[in-house]
Amino acid sequence: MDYNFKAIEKKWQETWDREKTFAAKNDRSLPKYYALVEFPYPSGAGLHVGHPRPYTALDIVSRKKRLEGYNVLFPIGYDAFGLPTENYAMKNHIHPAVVTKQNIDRFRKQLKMLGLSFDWDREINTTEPSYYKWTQWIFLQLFKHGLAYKKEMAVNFCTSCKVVLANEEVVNGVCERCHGEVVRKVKSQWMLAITKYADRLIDDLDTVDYIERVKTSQINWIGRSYGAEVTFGTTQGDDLVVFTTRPDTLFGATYMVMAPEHERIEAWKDSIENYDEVVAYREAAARKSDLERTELNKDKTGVELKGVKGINPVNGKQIPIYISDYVLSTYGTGAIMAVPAHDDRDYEFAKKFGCDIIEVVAGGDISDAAFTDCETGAMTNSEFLNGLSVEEAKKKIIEWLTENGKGHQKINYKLRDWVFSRQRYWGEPIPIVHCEKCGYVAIPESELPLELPPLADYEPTDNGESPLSKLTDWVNTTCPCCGGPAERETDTMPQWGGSSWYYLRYMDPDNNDALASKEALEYWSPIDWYNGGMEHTTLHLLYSRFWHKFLYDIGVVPTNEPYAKRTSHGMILGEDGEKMSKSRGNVVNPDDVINEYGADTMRMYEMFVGDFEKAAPWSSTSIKGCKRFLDRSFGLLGLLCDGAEYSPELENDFHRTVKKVSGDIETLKFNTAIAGMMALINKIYDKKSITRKEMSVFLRLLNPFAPHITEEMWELAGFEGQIAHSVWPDYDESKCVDNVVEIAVQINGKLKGRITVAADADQDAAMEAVEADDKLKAELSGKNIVKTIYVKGKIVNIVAK
RNA sequence: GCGGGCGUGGUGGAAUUGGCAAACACGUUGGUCUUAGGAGCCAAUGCUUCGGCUUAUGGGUUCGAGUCCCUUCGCCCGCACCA
Repeated sequence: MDYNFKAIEKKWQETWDREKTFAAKNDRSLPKYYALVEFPYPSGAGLHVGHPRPYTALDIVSRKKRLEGYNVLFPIGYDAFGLPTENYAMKNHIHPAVVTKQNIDRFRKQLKMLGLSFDWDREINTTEPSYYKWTQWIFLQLFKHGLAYKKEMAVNFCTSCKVVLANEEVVNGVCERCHGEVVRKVKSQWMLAITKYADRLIDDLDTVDYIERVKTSQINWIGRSYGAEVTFGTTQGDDLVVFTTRPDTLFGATYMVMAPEHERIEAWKDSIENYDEVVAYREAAARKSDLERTELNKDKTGVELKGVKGINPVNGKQIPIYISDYVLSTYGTGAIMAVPAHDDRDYEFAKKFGCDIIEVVAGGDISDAAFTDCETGAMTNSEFLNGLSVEEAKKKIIEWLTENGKGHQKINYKLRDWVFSRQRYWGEPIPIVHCEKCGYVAIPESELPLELPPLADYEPTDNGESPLSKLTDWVNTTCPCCGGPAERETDTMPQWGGSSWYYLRYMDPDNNDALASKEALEYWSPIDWYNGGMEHTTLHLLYSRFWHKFLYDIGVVPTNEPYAKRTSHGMILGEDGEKMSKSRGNVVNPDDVINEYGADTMRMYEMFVGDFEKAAPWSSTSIKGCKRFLDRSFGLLGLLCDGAEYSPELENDFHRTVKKVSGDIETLKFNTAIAGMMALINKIYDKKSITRKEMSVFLRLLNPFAPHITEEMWELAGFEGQIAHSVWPDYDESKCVDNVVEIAVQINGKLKGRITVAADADQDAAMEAVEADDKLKAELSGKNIVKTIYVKGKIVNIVAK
């Protein structure tokens, strides 16, 4: 009988669907396990071979947990708002809602073909009004708590998508999505105050089990730095506050620099002798795109503000003030004190503009380069700080600044507040109206969801306004506060809105009175294992942690953190080792693979291809090895013989393999788990028979990886019920080790032979075995044994002269 | 520049965390069965002058190093004038 994967897979997929085999139970007395994968964006291209890798991995975890007796929630849904759908809809003159439905139908069909054990009753779609009602509700809570606010500011604007981007969406100065040019534009935008959570987003990482690289990326992205704000005087009589992480070098501050956009320049207008030059520089800086401004190794440019000087608070010295675009208006106070002797950028600028360079930390050679080391070196040229270490000097100068009202300790972050509005159609409408009298007013929660109105022409406008602004009937409304005339907000939310809380909705997807019931939230929280792409580390993952913490603060969710454990998978590359892309022509279509080899082989291969956390190239030949393994597995039916126990020859191998597969699944080592099963099946074929007990264990081990074939074989072998309802096999630790082992014998660190001894043999017994070996005896003859190292079950190393 | 990761056969990759390097697979070669083989089965497969030598490179620590420490070279990812 042949392994007819097509018939088998169809049969069991239909059975699972019909019987709702993998629906999470509502029985809250059972121990729960919540496994989560990032829900896909249902693009028009359909599923990619990259999708099944993380999905299969957590499917394996979920299936194993079910066999271990857990009530498992393993849900899926679609993150369907967003630009690609809208762009496709415009190009093909179909409404984005229609496109979304088509794409989701295709994705669902493809996902089901993979045999993933999702709970299909809990499927969600972020574009459904019943879903985005709660996205809007959360926004209103943020608004009511002062964490959503509207602000006129310079934002990143993609000239090609005609839309505002978050900092996280600008990569190397261009649009993350379309690689279009990004320019700065001053616009009034909705902002979310994620910076208020900066400390907690860093500190609470200690309470969760995330892989290290995720933690470090988030910490670096938030970019907390400790320093001081220092108040400089000016010859204008006003103050200019700067932020520095090196207040210890205050005596070495020989000039100051302000960002070109700094508003103080206006105030000093009449005193600046070269005002025209200053304005010209500022305008030139504003015209530069982000890409130009961040270009590598760029020459420092700048203009001195003639006629105005800064006054160093510590010694009263007057120092020049420059404007330069190497100082960012958005970080710190938008102005710095420059210490060229101890900062590379200031050094470069000072050399070019001929500023003074005063060494205040001894230990370097400042005629050659800035000395930036904080560990070694003692303070010099710094009056009361002289002789102190950098650390001590920081402490002392901050004390001095505080006592004299000239500054204080300060913590700064690279993280900015989250630009939350988009001028596009296909997103959640922001549920706010603007009233001349009352300002920005939340619409009543009873009016949620605020549905996206139908619109014939949803192309983005050239003036940067949302397409919704064209719907004057919709825009003009009454103020919920005073009843007077008011206008609706026409911007929509970014794609990151709906995905910032979707994992909560799975817990109770049909609830109409809350985003999920208290009971469901209590039972299922937190997510036990969340796997997703590294590319979301500083986007979705950070955003959703922020929303979750806010929901925790207002008493909606029961945990401070959403995800107890976070792992990340590597990409599947093309056969050429490059990222798969249409233009490279190296794309592998999962439908073709399933058609040729079946879903079980595809699943096995994607797990076997390499280290789960690393990128791995697709190989159209290697996959055959996995197909062969499943063919051989199916062939075991022909070797089946009676026997309710393990056969003596294979007993230890079975115990070891159960232990290995069980452990490897928990530690993401799916590739070695499969290697272990392959090694086991090779031994079974050597023996040419398999007992019923052995078959039952083998099938259950393989089931999470290859669910269809194992279900079919379970039935054909006549085991009771479905394998999906069986129990995970256990093992006996004492049977994982053989009684007799072969160990290596080294002489002076070099491998010289092997001996066979009892696993628990002591050193004397091992040496006896060495003596009994002719070859080893010859090696040792005439030599004096100086020392013997014996590690039980591993090695004997004899040091002999 | 800063941060993180990596470098093992012809290929993808293993190695109980300092204890027999190359598990498992792909590929290749030979054999077998076949009208046929892009199927199955069996065998071989790091290099070797058969003494040995091998984990990018050179050094170190150790009885013992792919694993730990330092040098050099190379690759990938993230951030990027954050004061």
